[in-house]
Amino acid sequence: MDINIEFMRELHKTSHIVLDTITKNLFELGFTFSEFLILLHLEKTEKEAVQKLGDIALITSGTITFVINKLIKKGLVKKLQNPDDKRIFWISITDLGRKKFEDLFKSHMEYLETVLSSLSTQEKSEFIEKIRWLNSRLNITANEV
Amino acid sequence: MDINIEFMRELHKTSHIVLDTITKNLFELGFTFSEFLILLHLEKTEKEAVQKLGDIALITSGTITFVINKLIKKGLVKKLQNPDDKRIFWISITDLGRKKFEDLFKSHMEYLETVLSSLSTQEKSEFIEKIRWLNSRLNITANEV
DNA sequence: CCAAATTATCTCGACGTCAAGATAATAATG
DNA sequence: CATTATTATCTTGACGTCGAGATAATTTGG
Repeated sequence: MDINIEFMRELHKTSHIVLDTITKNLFELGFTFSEFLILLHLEKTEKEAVQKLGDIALITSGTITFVINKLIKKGLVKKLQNPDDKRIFWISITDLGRKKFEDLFKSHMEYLETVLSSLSTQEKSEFIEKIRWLNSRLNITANEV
Repeated sequence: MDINIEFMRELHKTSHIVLDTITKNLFELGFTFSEFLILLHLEKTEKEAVQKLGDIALITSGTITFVINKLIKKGLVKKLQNPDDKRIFWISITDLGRKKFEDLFKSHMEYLETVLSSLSTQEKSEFIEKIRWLNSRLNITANEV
């Protein structure tokens, strides 16, 4: 088979399986992967602009608005308009959000630990390296996070 | 940052970017990635059961029915009931489907060649190896293709 | 043989996401 | 300044997929 096809098939297959597995666990905990990534960032930042959160979760402007509004409805984050540039809205995590994320994070980490338990820290690092190497070598342009 | 989180973030990011890029090209050519994988398989097989095609494209039973019906509507594949086990339906590519896929395949291959041009065959093979290694080491069960 | 379990496909409602366009605010240019 | 371009967010309609349940066909075990 053509090596390019094979390359894409393997990447697709593995990332599909892995992401599916993560997503399912987060779903059982009541969150989407996007929400997890957003809360993960907000938990260690005072505030962040809506668009930046979209870049972090790799979702488009329309979707990040939708996701943020969902999190606001759940009372996990709040929105504040930047007075110096009224186009920008700052998002920050609420006390409730911080509390919920603490539980979510703990459970999900335990789960990831199980899924990845057969890899050593060394092996994980090497794979991260390899994936970053691939990313930098591809002829693809994407937003840097 | 936690290495497991980092591991997932990198895999998510790169596979997201890569799959997004492939998907966009196929979309411009009028196909989804699932359709591409299904036609790719049917093009070199006389016939295949619906469920098996779902496994190949990594989509669930409800979705494969939907996708196959779309391809039938487009006249690219046809469905035939297995007389020995009437639960099973065999799908095979039509002459039109073969012709259309030929063009699709050619265009998409040229595109992939561009995207992956900065990697040598050797490097691609090594990455495929690495991804297969990961797949085999993860504590995840999934349908084998 | 019949009842129960399994298997293959299909239906339906829902979800997460995207793309394109709308709106509002700001920055840049003549 | 006034106009134009850019940027940030939001709205809308659509798409691809999933999960749960329905149906039909087959297999299995008493």
